[in-house]
Amino acid sequence: MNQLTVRLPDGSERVLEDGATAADLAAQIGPGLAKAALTAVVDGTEVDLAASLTDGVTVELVTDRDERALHTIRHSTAHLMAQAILDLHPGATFAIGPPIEHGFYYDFELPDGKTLSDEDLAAIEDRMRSLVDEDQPFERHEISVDEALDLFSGEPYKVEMIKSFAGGAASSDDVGEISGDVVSYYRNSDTFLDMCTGPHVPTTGRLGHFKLQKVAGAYWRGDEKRPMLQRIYGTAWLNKKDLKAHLHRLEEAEKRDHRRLANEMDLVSWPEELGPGLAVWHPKGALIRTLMEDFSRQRHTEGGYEFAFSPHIAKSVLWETSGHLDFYADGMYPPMEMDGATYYPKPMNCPFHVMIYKSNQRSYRDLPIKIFELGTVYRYELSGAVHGLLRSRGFTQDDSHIFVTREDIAEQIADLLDFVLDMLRAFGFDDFQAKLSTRPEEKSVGDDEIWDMATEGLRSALDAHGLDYIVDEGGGAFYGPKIDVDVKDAIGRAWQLSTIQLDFNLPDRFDLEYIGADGDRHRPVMIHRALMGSIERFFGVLLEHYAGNFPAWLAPEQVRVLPVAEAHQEYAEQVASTLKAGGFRVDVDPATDPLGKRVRRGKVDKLPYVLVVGDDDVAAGTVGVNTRGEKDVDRDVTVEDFAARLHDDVDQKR
RNA sequence: GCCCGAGUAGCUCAGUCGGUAGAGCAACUCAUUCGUAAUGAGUAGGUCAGGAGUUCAAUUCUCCUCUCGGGCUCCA
Repeated sequence: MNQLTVRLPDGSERVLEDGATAADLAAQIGPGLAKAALTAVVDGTEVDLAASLTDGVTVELVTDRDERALHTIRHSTAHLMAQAILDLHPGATFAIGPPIEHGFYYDFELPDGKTLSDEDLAAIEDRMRSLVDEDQPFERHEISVDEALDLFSGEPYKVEMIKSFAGGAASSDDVGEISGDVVSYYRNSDTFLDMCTGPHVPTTGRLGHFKLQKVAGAYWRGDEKRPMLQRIYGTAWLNKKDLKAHLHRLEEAEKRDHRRLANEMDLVSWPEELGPGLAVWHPKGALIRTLMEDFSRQRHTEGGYEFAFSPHIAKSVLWETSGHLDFYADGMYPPMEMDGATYYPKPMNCPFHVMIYKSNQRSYRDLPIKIFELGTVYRYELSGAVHGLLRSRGFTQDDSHIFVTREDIAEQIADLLDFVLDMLRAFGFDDFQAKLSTRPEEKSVGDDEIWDMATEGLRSALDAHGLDYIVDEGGGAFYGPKIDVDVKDAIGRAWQLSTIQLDFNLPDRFDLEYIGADGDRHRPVMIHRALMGSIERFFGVLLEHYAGNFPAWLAPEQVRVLPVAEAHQEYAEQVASTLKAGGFRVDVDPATDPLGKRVRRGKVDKLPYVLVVGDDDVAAGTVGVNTRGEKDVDRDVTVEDFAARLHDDVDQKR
């Protein structure tokens, strides 16, 4: 009998019988590994354990303790769910069911337009568990396109996939199961099979640490003109502990939901009477926002910006010239007729800043001109897209337009990137991920030279800052390349906040010019940029980032003084007014409630500091300091020392 | 906008297989004056999102509208 030799990752070799599979290899190495193995990586490609090995390959076995198995587990669990759905709802037809971050989903359609609700999830999950108990094998088969069309004739979405991608006519990224004229599928039982590229775990018995999460709608192929399919999302993990930890993280994230915290902390509300996506800022929220905006203004003053204001509406001619009515009309609020003219609420501030530029003849000596405005804009967001402060219909941008010569683009961008990162760091973010979006392949405006100059300017600024970035080739707008900056928050979620966007279009549309050193007229370039982006959204992100525990410089109430008993009320007020005189935000919580209750209230209210004052303190001129997040009380601290500490916190933006 | 779900006191929620509602917290009153995460007693608070229908009777069943949530799509 012939034999074959395979190499293991540690360099050792194993001799197997001809036709042996990865599972055979695992068994030969040891029973423990045979039990733990889920898939194999053969010469860098992940395959089923049942795949036959050939002479000379390098094989690595992926076990159920290997993070790399997650992808396969999730993918197989998606199949498991599809089988359960088909069992419970015969006649269901399936589209795609890929693994995603933390889990998987599957899109499908039930016969007669039947729909599922969250209550159906439990039944599907139960059915999945019994399929796990049945320990069905995932059997791989490969057939021709014609055979596949026949096999899947009852599955219109599968047929469409086979037809549109057969022969590798188009990108086959999402349908790896079809390569050339071979289609692979997996069979689990007499009744269930699914077109799929694999690999899968050996049997359904290897699955189990999953939970179905929600049922949702999803357009077929993500196209809103195509049918709306049903989608079930689930999560799946290597073991019970990981699953539990993930569910716990979700709960924690829910606890810091900015809409919940905004309500609990009395910061912002969304009265029904205003309409979707429109918020009112309560005094405490407004105080925090004012502090944020003041800080922004201060930074912009230091950064050499000039401030501007502009109205909330303007005549249609402005939006015709800017091109917004051509390109962005769907996102704009509807027009108002007045005095024979048509007015639109502004979706962006740029045309107004252009008007300021145009109000004078500009010389190259004037450039760059940096106009800054906290400008409130209105955008018609689809009702289903509105989401608290993170996606609203009225919001304020920390918006600036920099008018610059094309020669100065690179220098300005380098400056800007400094400015952006400094600002984000001040708000407690230090994990950044940037994205450089380059010229789109289709139509775009501007000559090659300026695109190259601008794109290189952006790229070199990113390099100079050592900023981690990805390049989105062709992802730029038709009017210029851009940099977007994502930040990671305290629980690892990424938020896109800042954007630096070049524009070769608006200066043309508005016929902007400056007189160069050569005495000729030249076209400036515009840079649009927002650091926080939308103040509302930024506030929402901050609220979630800090879980409501705003650092002292932003906390609406920085200190609360608690007299132990009524006898200490006067001293408490003295301490409070001393601190107030030092510019701090301080309140006194009188001794009408027991001390323990007031301490608790102070903690629940997320105050940076709660001071307790009693007999000892009155005598010595001290306070007892409770610091947020610390269990121990710092007794006998003089008022001066405490004030210095708080001052330091505010200074350091802690 | 599309799919699914939800809307009960200021907040978090219970409840009614159709007979117009209840708890905890918060608020208010009284007592308690206390050195570190909930003192006790009491009072008040609801057109059960809005409208229509079925019914002797609707918060409950049906339909429509509004708002919110989770997705999809969108975010020149």
